[in-house]
Amino acid sequence: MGIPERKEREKERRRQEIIDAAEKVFFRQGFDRASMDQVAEEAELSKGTLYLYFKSKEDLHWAIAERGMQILKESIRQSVVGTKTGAEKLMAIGLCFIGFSEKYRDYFLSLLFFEGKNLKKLNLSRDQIYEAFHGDSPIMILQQTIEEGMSDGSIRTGLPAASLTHTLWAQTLGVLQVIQNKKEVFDLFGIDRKSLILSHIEILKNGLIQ
Amino acid sequence: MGIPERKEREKERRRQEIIDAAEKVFFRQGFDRASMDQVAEEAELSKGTLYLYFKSKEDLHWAIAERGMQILKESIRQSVVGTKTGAEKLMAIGLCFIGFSEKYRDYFLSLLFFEGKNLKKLNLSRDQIYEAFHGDSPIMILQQTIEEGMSDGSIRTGLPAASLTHTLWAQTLGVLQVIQNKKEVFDLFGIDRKSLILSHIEILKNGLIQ
DNA sequence: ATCATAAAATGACTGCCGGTCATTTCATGA
DNA sequence: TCATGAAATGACCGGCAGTCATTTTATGAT
Repeated sequence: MGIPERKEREKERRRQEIIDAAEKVFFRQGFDRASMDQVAEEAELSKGTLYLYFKSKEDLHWAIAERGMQILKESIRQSVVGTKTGAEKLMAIGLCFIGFSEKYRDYFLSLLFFEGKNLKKLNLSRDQIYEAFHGDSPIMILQQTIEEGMSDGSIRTGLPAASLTHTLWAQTLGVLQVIQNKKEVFDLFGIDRKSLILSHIEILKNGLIQ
Repeated sequence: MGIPERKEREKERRRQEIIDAAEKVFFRQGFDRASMDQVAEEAELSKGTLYLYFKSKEDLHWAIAERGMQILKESIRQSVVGTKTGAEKLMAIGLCFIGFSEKYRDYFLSLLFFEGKNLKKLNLSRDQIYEAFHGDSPIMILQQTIEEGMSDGSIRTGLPAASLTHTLWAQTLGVLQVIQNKKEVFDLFGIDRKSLILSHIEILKNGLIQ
């Protein structure tokens, strides 16, 4: 009885097609300017159909951000091969994250979008929250790395690993966010964006690593 | 001939009254949910009048954020009295900023709102950009402090003061943003929000200050 | 007082958009 | 060929940012 399975696959495929279309429209126009009618046209579906697969425009945007998360996670996984200490791993992850923000700028902006939203106002499903903050999410990989570094002595102890993890993540996100959003200011001030990243790394190095 | 002057004052007062009304509505409902009709009703004016004083809803929101900036600036100014070294000043400013984010939560959220927006898409006037990033803005006070600390030897040199300033600002903002937006996650993980700030300070201390 | 003029204020109106739902189309198995 | 439920449709709704022709008000001149 393969028909239910085929239906299931087709449903999932349609879902992905809608996300594909939404990506094109959202990435081209920005989330605010883009309309669901445009997404529907790009997907060659009626608007009503979109709402059979996603409960809101924001929910559809979240699906895009989840793709970004997947890419980031995979990149991080690959970035740590060949590193030895936790500190080395940490540096690799950081550089990987920075690279991601440049190479996959659009996905990164989607992540930033949700980072700037109050979680409570987002009313996500349990699954969605779990997916984003537990298990094998980038932030959890980071925490494991920090714990590893504390064990092998390459990372300063004395602070709870969990707190340190979220702080580190937040700091880095803050720097990357500013770089994305305030380009014009830096051009005006004659500040090289690379030097912001350099400063960031320098601060972390001497602050985190013994 | 005092009439033009009086008119000017009344115009400015009306402007402030509109901002007052907008604050009430925006702070109560959040910027997205609040409508210009509600602001008009709160101000006891017609909606059309609002648009004689502000060119868009966002522009009105910006005016609120500017009030926040003023408060922050004044707080910072007061926080550094009695400090000696640049490093001490820096710590005072940081704690002041954190205090501001708690005491004036609504204003702080307005600042965050614009921090999360792309500057290019904001089409602000030259005056508005100048006001926010030049002169005696918080960020410039920070930069002067860092330069002072580099001179008196209390802050590590080797990085351009301007880059360091913006990096520091961005990191701190990132941490405060996450604390505001992801409360539920931290409750879930059993992470105290204070400990994030502690981690942040600890990282900066050992990374910035000799 | 009266009137002309310009500034200030009004609110009905427009266009757009997220989201809904009664109706239609389609695939499947009997 | 037909009955059934799933999938898709698109006309429609309510709400909102922003506009503009019209009205109201303040002022200075006559």
